Amino acid sequence: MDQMENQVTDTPKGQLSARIHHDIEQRILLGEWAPGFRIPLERELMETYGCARMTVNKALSALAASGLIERRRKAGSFVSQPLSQSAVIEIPDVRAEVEAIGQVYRLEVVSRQQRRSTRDDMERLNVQSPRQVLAIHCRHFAGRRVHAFEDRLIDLVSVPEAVDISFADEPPGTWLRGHVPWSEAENRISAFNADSMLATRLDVKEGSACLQVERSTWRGKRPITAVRMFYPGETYRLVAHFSPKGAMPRRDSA
Amino acid sequence: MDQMENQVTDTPKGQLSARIHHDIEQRILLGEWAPGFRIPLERELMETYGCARMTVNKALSALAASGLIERRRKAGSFVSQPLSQSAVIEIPDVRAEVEAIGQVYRLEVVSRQQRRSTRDDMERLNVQSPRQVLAIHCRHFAGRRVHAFEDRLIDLVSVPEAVDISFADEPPGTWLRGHVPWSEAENRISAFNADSMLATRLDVKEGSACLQVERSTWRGKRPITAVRMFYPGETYRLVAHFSPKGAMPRRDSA
DNA sequence: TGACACGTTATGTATATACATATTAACGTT
DNA sequence: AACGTTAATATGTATATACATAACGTGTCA
Repeated sequence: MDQMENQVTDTPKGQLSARIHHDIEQRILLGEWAPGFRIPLERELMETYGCARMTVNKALSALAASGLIERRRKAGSFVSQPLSQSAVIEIPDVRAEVEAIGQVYRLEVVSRQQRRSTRDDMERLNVQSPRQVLAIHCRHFAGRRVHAFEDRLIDLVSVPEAVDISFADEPPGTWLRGHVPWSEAENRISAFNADSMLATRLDVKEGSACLQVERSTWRGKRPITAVRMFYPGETYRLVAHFSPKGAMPRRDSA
Repeated sequence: MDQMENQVTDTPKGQLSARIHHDIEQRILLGEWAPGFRIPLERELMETYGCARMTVNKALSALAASGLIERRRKAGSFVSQPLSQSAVIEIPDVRAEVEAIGQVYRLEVVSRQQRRSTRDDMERLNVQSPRQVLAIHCRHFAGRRVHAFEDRLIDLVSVPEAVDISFADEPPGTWLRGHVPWSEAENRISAFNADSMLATRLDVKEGSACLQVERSTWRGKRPITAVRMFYPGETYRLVAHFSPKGAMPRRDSA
């Protein structure tokens, strides 16, 4: 039996389950199997590849977990209807980011203040009750240019160890990443014109376009930190790349 | 033997494999098991949960596929060292986006031109050889305000059907999503000050901050489309949310 | 004609088993 | 002591089997 010949692309060597996964993924991504298309039943695939049902099942389960297909009992497996676009953005460490473009990194702590949370702080951390927080303003330099201005709040209830850290050597983000686990983060990206204060801090002309990345991080239900990173518009580009092949985002902290 | 009692959080009901997966994920995300920590061996987990090794293996394999843990033969399974931050950004359909904020959507095609690709076009599509392309400029309205200005190129070699589409009713992105599958996309997000031309098109003051989202899409190695979306800085916010629980990005087109 | 029980189907999950493979540790020879 | 061989170990993959579960269709009985 030579059902093997109706393969879409060259099937790579490797384990059978991975090959089935890859074959189906390719068929879907290259459009041969459009959204809504009913994928061959486990039985059929099992005969096509000459393997046990569990092997097919493993491949299909993985595809379902990745959202590429949907499975319904009795009905079969169907190629998912894409609902909204998505992409994975990589947000590297500031220092690594600067050094990646061949510049010398330098950190300048503008201010560091421990205080009882203000109304604004509480809103940024998305909490109701007042608490001790650490507010840090710092500038990240790439060579002699200001690469970014950081305005960070750390919840000292969740991260009491932060009280003893000066952040003179290590950026808050890097320190947090190494010391505090997190489970959820939310990012908001927007553009706006620099006001006089920000213009001074970023060393750009007043009114020039800036990119602002706001990020809030939680561990479970407890807020960890809320940060606003300001980048001069010409300097910074956020690259989001989506490659469906194993594109599961890696977790990270801070 | 009551190893069950040292559970971190309440383990939800559900299938065993899913429960093991969830337990371990929680332990990692909540920091009990730090990066580098060696996860109990399959054998041990198998005894802890009183199940077969395959059941444990399925859970661990899934965690490894999602990047949360790494597995090495003989050595065991380890909590991954997070390398860079990542997040999943959802880029909804423009129309849906406008209607989501309770506004009436309207599309205005400013220009629609079929032409042989210019040097600039080829660079945007990232191709070497000249070809027929469709260049579309259009404005997306939210009520009476300009929500976004779109500057799109479509590769007519990859998408010949596009020749017959006027895009008077349906935005190019929406049409492409429904008709053309894709396998890879790259997004670049940046901020800049509107020049006079863009200011006119977006109906904002010259010099005001704009957010630009550039996106290129491929099917396999063939380019599909390259688009530049310009948003008034005050209007648009790109929300990226990362929830490690089943956060695998869904694929989509255009 | 309608309600309901029942069988069929396809997936969902778990098991015991088997063998492959990568890696480390132990051992023995030179 | 240095080196290579071998055994033990833990994961990787596949299989056959079993039973659960959801959904659909059908047939029976009122």
